[in-house]
This record gives sequence, C-alpha cells and structure tokens, in this order.
Amino acid sequence: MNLLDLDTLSVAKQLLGYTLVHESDEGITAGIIVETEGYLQGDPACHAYRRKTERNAPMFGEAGNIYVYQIYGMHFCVNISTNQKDVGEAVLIRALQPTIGIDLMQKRRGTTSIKNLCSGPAKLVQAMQIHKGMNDWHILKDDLKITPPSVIIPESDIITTTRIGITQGADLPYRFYIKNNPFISKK
DNA sequence: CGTAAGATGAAG
DNA sequence: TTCATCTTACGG
Repeated sequence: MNLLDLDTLSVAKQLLGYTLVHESDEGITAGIIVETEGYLQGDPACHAYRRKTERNAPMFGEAGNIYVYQIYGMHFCVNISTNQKDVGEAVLIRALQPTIGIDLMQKRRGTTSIKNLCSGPAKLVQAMQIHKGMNDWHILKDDLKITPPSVIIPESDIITTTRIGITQGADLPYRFYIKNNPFISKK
C-alpha cells in the first residue's frame, strides 16, 4: 500500500518515523519526522477551510504535493498535501530528530543545541533551508523528499493530542508525536 | 481599501 | 509575557 493513498490523519500518523531529506547546494540535511498535525476539510483551523486561494492552492494538489506558507510575517512552515487532487487537506511537519548535516543545521539556526535545531515547524524549515520555491514540488520526486523508516513506529508509541498554536478547532485531536522522543516541539 | 489575526520563536 | 513583522483574507 502507498502511504499517500491513505486518509489525512492516517498519513499524519504513518509519517512518523519517515526521514525528511533536503539535498541543497550547501549539502544534505535530514531528520526523522517525530511530530505532525493534520488539517482537514470541515476543520476551521485548516487554511483551505473556506476556499481555494493563491496561498493555499498547493493544499489542493495531488497527495505528496508540498505546501510552504509564511506565518507571523517572519516564519515559514512546511506541509505535505494529502487526499486526491482538488481536496484541500494536508499534514504539517512540526518536528524532526536531526540525523544528517547537523553541522549545517547548526550554522543555519545559529545554535549548537541539537534539541533546539528542529523542535518546531519554523525551526526545521530554517535548519533544512526549506523555502516557498518548493511549493508544488513533490515529496517523492524532488530534492526535498521522504524515505521510509527502517523500523515502523508501533501504534502504541504514537501519542495523539490537540494541536498547537491554534484557536479555531483547538479541541480536535489531530496532533501526533512519537512517545518519549526528546525532539518534539514541547517539553 | 483598511486592518486584524495568524498552524511561531526568542528574549526578558 | 512580550514583541518582532507582514501577508492574507475578510469586512466596509
């Protein structure tokens, strides 16, 4: 079965353990996805809740389409579009456990603490040098890609909670992370 | 058109 | 707890 054929919340869970890799001009950086959130149709926190606009258009692409947006005027976050074409749903990547190119991440982030490199959606975007030009790239076909886990994360090691930093839909249990992992976005 | 709020992070 | 910072999207 193909990961991207699943429904959005299933993709959000199964993405845990996958490695996100960016082959940039400066070098390769990579990290294990340890925290995700789902954004669905009918969900008021979803950028595609109301209608398709220039900003959220990548969410309506085929599953695997990349959606990068700017928030608070200074930060960027990265999502992977899910479901079929023309359905505005996606999974937000919230945290990585750094594995490759840690020196490069430290340089880009301006900090040496490994735990502080990718423990937040805007942090990992900076560490991995993800940018808006990646909109409409595909997560299996381009220089920003995912590779499967060597060991699948068991269901019992996946924690489900409400999402972070939103006011609408704050009660929906659409956030997932790997149990006991020290690299998630909260202490 | 004007403007409030936003899927954050760092510093105080 | 505050603030930096600016685009998007909604209301008038």
